[in-house]
Amino acid sequence: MESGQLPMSTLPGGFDLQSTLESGQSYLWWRADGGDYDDEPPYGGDAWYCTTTRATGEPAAVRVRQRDGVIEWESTVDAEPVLRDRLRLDDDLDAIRAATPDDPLVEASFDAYRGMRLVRDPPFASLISFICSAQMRVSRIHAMQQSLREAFGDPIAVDGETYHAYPTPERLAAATEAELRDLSLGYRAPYVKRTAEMVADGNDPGAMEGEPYEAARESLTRYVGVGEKVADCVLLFSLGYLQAVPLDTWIRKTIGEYYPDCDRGNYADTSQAIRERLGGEYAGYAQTYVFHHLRHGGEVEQRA
DNA sequence: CCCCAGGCACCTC
DNA sequence: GAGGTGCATGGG
Repeated sequence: MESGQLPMSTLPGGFDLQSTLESGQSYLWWRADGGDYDDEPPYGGDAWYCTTTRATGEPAAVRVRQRDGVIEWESTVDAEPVLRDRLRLDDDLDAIRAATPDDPLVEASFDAYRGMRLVRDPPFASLISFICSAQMRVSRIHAMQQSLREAFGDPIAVDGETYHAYPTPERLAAATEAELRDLSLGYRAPYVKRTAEMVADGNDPGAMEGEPYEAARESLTRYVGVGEKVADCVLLFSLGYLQAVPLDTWIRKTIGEYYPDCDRGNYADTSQAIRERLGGEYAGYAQTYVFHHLRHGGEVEQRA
């Protein structure tokens, strides 16, 4: 077991582990206390876990927590590069905020969750988890991913505890639709199975990274259960397209209330309009702050 | 009983 | 391309 730590002062713009992991970006981490992500912050407990894959292909778990100005971790692997990658610790939040237009709602949201970062989830797990997210509450999306891991993920034994890796494409492709429905996936069950089959057959969802944004979004919608919104989530929270602005019910409501001129009647044009309003390159960062802020009842003092 | 949740597939026109 | 419908499940 290796442990390590990193002072937050080395991270440009700071870091807030809890808001990063509880802002509805990633459903692949879980709390050591088993607590529900819809509990009101602050989480006074201890640590979060994620899993990663060794060079040998064997899965491993990483335990992380933040306290007294440091991020600290324990794992059977060298976790620092994993955490830098998965939690985007190298993003310069000050520069990102500086590149984001002044706007009362965006400013209030950045202020409320200083240090929140985007995540970089592994592509297949991101894809499946956001297929599961359709018409579903944040806490239940988490619960579904937990169920999928426990039912189909390779076990990871650590200190007498057993955790489970996220299932492989092959394993989910081999699951029956009935088995998936038994995990309360509902009508998403066949989507998960068919998409897993596509990935297992060689269609790597990470392969379009580097393509132009709109082409990449189009490519992702080939997967079953993936429309424009889920595609934008995978682009933003896994493939590093920081300009992507997923139009979910919250953001649509926000557009109606704060940016009505950005409503262009269809997804692609509205998405482009709000993307430009939020500054383009890092629009997805601003969107994620606003989403998290409004979902926790935040408002803005003064309307533009 | 109702409505809603980080929507999508499928069907018309 | 735009517009309607059905869809599983659980919580308020």
